Amino acid sequence: MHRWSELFIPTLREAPADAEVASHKFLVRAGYIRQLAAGIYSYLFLGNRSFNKIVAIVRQEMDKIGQEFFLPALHPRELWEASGRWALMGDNLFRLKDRKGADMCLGMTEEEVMTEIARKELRSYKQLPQIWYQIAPKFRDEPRPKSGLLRVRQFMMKDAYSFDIDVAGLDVSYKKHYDTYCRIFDRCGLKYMVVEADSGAMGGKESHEFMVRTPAGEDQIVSCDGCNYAANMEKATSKLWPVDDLAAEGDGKPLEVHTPGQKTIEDVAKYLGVSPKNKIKTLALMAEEKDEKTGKTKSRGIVVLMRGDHQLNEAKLNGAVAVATRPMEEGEIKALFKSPAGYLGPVGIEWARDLKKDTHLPVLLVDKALEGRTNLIGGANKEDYHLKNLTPGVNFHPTAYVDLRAVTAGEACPNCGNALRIDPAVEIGHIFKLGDRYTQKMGARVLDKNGKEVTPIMGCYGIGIERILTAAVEQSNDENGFWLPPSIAPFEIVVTPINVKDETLLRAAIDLAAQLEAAGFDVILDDRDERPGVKFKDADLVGIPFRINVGRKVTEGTVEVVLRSTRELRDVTISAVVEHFRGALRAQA
RNA sequence: CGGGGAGUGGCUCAGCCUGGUAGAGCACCUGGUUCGGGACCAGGGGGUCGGAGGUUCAAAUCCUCUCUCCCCGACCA
Repeated sequence: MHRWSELFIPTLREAPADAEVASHKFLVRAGYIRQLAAGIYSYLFLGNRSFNKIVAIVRQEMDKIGQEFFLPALHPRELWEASGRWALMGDNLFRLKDRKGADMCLGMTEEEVMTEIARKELRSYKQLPQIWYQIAPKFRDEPRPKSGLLRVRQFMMKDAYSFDIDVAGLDVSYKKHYDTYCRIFDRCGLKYMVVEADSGAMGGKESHEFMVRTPAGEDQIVSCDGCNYAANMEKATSKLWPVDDLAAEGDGKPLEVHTPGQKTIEDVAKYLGVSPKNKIKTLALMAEEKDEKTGKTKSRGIVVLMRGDHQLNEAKLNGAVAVATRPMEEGEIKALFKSPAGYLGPVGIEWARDLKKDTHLPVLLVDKALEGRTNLIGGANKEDYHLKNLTPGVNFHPTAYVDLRAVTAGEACPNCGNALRIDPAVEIGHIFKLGDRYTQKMGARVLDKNGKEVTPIMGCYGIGIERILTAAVEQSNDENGFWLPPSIAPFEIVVTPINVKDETLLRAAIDLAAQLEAAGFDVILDDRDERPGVKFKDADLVGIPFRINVGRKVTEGTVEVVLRSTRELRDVTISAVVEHFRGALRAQA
């Protein structure tokens, strides 16, 4: 039996000064964790117990669809060069040298190691599909660790990798993970949402993120209360109300209008007496890319056109061009547009026809909201002048139409038209159709039914173990502490004798705890010789969902059962306690 | 990497501006009184003031450098 008096549960009356978010404050105060360095934490007794319960749930569910491995965290440089990630990962990869001076790194994920095994061992379609997973530490040299366990440099991750003979197989493996993740997060008692996610520059096709809403979250998710639409900001869209285009003026060809000193969208729209919706917003950006061979930096103009009243979503842009961009400098603007900022437009410049080809030409990306619009007003590339009668595809030729618009709260849901909301959220899981990126590069090949060599198709699937804990704490706390779902709480029930010097009370409490333990509950006995107030405060703080007060009423055969989440208090006869908890725990506090 | 803030006993912080015996509350130890929501009284232990250098008769305090931590931003397959 776990006796509080013998355990190390260093609770703190005050939160450490450097803790900001609720989960950080409470996990430290409750004695779950202690910080070792920025983004590096030790798990103490309670923290580790909760952690192990989460891991056990993840393992149980994953074992139904896959096989657990345990892979090294220390990897040789060659492996990461084979996948191309040695260069790609930059400073986020922890790098070190061994005594011989050979470069090594600490794994951020294990695609390379898993693919290496697949490459060496898998020969035939008969061996597929495979789902391999592990639960192991991961390392990322984050530029800015923050928010306690939310963004750390060492963390535990369940990472799984699937290998299939073809895309149809991948779809099956992906679906298995999707369903498994739902089961895992359900069992962990989290209120989560599944959102469509951006697959980024990694060439994947489909991707979902599992998110938990919390003010501490770093991601923004767009969702609809009217239907089940939910998406990451990078992927979210909304329904636009139709806009009336302006009538063509004059002969319908681009028409120069004098707009002296009118530089902003607002100014020009007001000056010309039109809505910003009929204006083109021209954003001049620069993409800079290092040539891996020559080491030289190549830059290329990226010009983005948005509807006048719309904002650019940079994540969408990054996804579209697959390189980092920055605003153009004054000289660069002059060089391309031959005009000062404020009067920029797409007309009269030769744009690349294709993003990949024509790399010597600047790129013109036009937001989808402008596709099909006519007679817009944009800059004339001439100081104090704008152009009327601009129609995309007629007066200028976009390199591509892309969805680049940032959705804002209150816009209409693309599915049902309800108002969309935007909330901060924490990502607790991410599933990803990888394709053949790794298997191709690293030379994994199997023979198919026809004896033809094919490249296996991969999926990768991650769950952040500490983020489950963090999200659970964020989700359920008040000024006194937090309460965890019974499935992941370090203990389900704390039995609190009001006065341990009273032999009757103590004995009754011990008996009750033993009974509950025998019935399979995870119980801690708070047998400390402390005043009741101290024990109550601690019990409220440390995340245990139920408390049983053993007080004077034991002489009448009853104890008090307290539900931490609501503070609801109920007298229960001792003989009925076990039965009571069977029901209560089934109802998942 | 840019901007901001902070390092003083285990924790939260005061003292620094204006240099002169290192403080408070909580926690801890001993004794006593208490005992259903972080008790009270008495006594006690514990700090190279992040580090290095400098100015000064004298530095937690002033100056220079440096390390660490936190926050905002950039970044985050």
